[in-house]
Amino acid sequence: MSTTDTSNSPITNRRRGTLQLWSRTLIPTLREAPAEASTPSHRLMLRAGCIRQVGAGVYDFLPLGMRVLQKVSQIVREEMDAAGASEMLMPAIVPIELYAGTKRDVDYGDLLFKLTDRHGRDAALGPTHEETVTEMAKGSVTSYKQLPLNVYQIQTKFRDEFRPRAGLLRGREFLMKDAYSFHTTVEGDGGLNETYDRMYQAYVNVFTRCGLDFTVVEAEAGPIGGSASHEFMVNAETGEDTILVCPETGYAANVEKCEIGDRDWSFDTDATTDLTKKHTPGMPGIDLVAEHLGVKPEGMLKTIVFAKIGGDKRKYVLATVRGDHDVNEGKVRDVVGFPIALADEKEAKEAGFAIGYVSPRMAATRDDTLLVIDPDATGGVWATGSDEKDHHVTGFIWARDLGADLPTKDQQGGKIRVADVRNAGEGDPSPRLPGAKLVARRGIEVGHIFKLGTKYAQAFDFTVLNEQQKKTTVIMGCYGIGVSRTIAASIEQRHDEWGIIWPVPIAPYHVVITVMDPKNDEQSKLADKLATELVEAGADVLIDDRNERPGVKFKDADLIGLPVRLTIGDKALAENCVEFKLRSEDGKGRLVDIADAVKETLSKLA
RNA sequence: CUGGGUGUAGCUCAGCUUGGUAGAGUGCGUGCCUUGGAAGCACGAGGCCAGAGGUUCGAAUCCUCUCACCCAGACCA
Repeated sequence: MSTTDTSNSPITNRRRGTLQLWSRTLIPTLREAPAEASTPSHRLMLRAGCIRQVGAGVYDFLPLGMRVLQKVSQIVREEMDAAGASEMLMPAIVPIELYAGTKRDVDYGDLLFKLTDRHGRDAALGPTHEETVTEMAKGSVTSYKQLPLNVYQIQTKFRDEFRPRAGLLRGREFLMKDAYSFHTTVEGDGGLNETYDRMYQAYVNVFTRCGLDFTVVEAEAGPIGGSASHEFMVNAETGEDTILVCPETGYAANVEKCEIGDRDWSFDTDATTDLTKKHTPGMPGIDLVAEHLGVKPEGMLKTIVFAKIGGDKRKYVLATVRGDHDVNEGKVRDVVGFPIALADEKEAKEAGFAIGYVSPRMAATRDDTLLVIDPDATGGVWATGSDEKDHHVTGFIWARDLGADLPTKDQQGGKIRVADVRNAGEGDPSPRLPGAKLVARRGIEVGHIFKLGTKYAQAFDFTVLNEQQKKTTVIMGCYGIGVSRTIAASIEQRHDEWGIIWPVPIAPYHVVITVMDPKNDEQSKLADKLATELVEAGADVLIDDRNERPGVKFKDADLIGLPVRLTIGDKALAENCVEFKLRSEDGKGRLVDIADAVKETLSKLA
């Protein structure tokens, strides 16, 4: 027991740990995982009794899982507060009109959980709260003097996912921290950039404190331009996102965003093969066609038809990449300089494009069509579409078949251009250092920060008077962390065949004291004594007091993955010792003198 | 939404082809025996066989429809 009164002081920094008896809480471990779980984190969280599935993408958080949720939330809270943000709470139920204001009720589409109340009013369960927070701020912020402002909440979010999967990694209901900042300027004191940078650092702090190995990547740029968006990716082979990093310079980006370094290109070739039409019926996909033609996918050209969005006259953009590459819509858009979307198949066919069999030659014969060619799709001889249903051609040669319309390196900007318009991949040249190559890795997105600009403020006509007495539209940033997903990501990253291996900062308890024989007075008294001392020092302790066989207790301890296990049994007691084992280490542990057990434990938790 | 798969005990699954008393392992309860990596013996509780309709004397089993869940695909914290 503490001799001073500080533990009861409301302003003390000292944190008293939690003590729980296994027999008095609910940790329903499973020997076998329910059949529906295949992802490691999903299986292990179910088996360890952290969560339980209620419906598709919907879970109970049982006591153990709840404690992890709380730990991560608390770290997030501390770092947000330290970064100058203020916690608040918005409703989960949001009137649909709010989303209609930014047309996101349409943009989100079926992803939005909608409900109707007894009066017939439509509402949505909030998937995120840009609209709500903007409306809130508009009503309460009236002067530039109140800015900058940064508010956040930690709240359950709802998204009616097409396909919920992998347990907590993609649920329909999940815990998220979302923050929103408001500014009158982008640059300078109190500007968006300043807050963005602080949030960036806060995110680095959060994920570092959570004990995660992560990579920050550049993501799709926002309306303001520059590196206006970053994603925080937990490195894990099982991740569903691909990221690319340049090991030499530290550059990292997601597939959508990743630039590719300079690639040489030319339309010159000595080849003189004839253009030959081949019948290729009923073969969806490049691979099948390539096989039929006896060429490799990388010997083919793939041409995708995009249509300009807006404008009175229909305008088309063809993007040609090598058959084994993927067209990057954002890059195409940036090259042509106007918004585009994948052309509607029916409409494009009516306009004369043989979808599935389109060749770059279409651009030469049409005034309303631009062509953008990826550097890797220039050069020699190709197989490609024939602009006629069920037919492809071999022996396609740019210089001969498109001739004079082709650009040269000195003369770009016409209706046919050469530019990087494909997704980056492993081995591509780094955009930051000549000679360096990009490496592909897998990751799980747990955080995303974004410079929103004025999109929402404009939609809600949220303006303030600035120092010069001029009305200015408020500039916003938004910043999200998937709290429940972070937990799953941690497990994806750290587990073994026996169970979870929690990092100390987010472990539900720090220590499990395994009492070999709970009916033995000496053993249980010692467990209580050690636990009390540990709790006094701020550790969270779980005493396994169940009347189970040792094997069961050891297996369960490994499964739930607490960082330290202290085992109290006759063998060690005979030598005045307890057994000390870290979950992260193999083996059976080592004997530690009873008198040193607490100190030894605390030193490993620091 | 599209394609594939699965619904039988808390969990993992058999039984279905060829209709006829509902099965195993594990878990759970009680007792004994045990006590260092899910041990052993005995007894016991536990199922509207996803739901509805149909065929049949009779359906977990055959037919039809519905629902739920999982896996793979254009997205995202």
